[in-house]
Amino acid sequence: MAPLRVEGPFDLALTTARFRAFGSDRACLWHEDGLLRVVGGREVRIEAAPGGVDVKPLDAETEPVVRKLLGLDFDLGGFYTWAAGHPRLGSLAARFAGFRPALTPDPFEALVTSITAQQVSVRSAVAIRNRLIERFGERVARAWAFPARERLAAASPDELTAVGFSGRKAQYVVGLARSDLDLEVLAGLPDEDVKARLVAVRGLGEWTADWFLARHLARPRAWPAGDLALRKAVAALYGDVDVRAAGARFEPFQNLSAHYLLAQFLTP
DNA sequence: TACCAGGTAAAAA
DNA sequence: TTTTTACATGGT
Repeated sequence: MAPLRVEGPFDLALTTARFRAFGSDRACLWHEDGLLRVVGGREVRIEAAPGGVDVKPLDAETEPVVRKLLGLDFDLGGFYTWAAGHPRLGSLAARFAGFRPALTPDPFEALVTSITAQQVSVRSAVAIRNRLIERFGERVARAWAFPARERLAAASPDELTAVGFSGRKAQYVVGLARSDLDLEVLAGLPDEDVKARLVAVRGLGEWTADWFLARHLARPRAWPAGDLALRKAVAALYGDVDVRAAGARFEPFQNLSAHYLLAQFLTP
């Protein structure tokens, strides 16, 4: 296997914990101490190695996807230096050293995943999403490719309710797939413009838009203030404060701060 | 068995 | 304009 160097501390198991902490994620499958992911129709295996990770196959197509998937482009060193001056967050940073936000490399997958997670528990969302993947995705070796936008655009809402979607969420997903929203252009827009474009689509609210900024576009200042788990984490550390306003406390590392606040839910 | 869970849109007030 | 309600599954 070819090595991919990772700068600074890095803990692969902790970084990928969210792909198994609430049920086994079919599209990011943890198997025999490594992560399996379909990239461009090929199965890619990622496992820990001294100084970074081993990736097979590693080439011009897979490397940028793996970098996104493992959150390798976050400024973790800068975050740790900053966090050292903030007692409560600093202790979280030390406790979860080497943790990076695992990103969703594909924008359509990121949005559909958020729709499945709206309102219901994460475990419910994972169970329903896995059935969606097995019904509409494609299997490559042991891994599964998340369903393509064109495939879900061709589906009927009834086919989605059959795998556990509510009637309304089935409409959201099919409607999004069939919409004229250009998902690739969003990466070139500032945060507020991205949110405005997403929220204009039926089924995508502010919570979904914030997580898209955080976990797909890796925007440093993304802060999903409406997230119930993040609200609980903030309350546990800082008391009964306004969560939206509390985001200013973490400037300019809101995204990393949110992920470290939520990291405590990843370990038993 | 109820009730809650990492929301959203639409109806009602 | 602000507040309430329906939504549907999985876990406890």
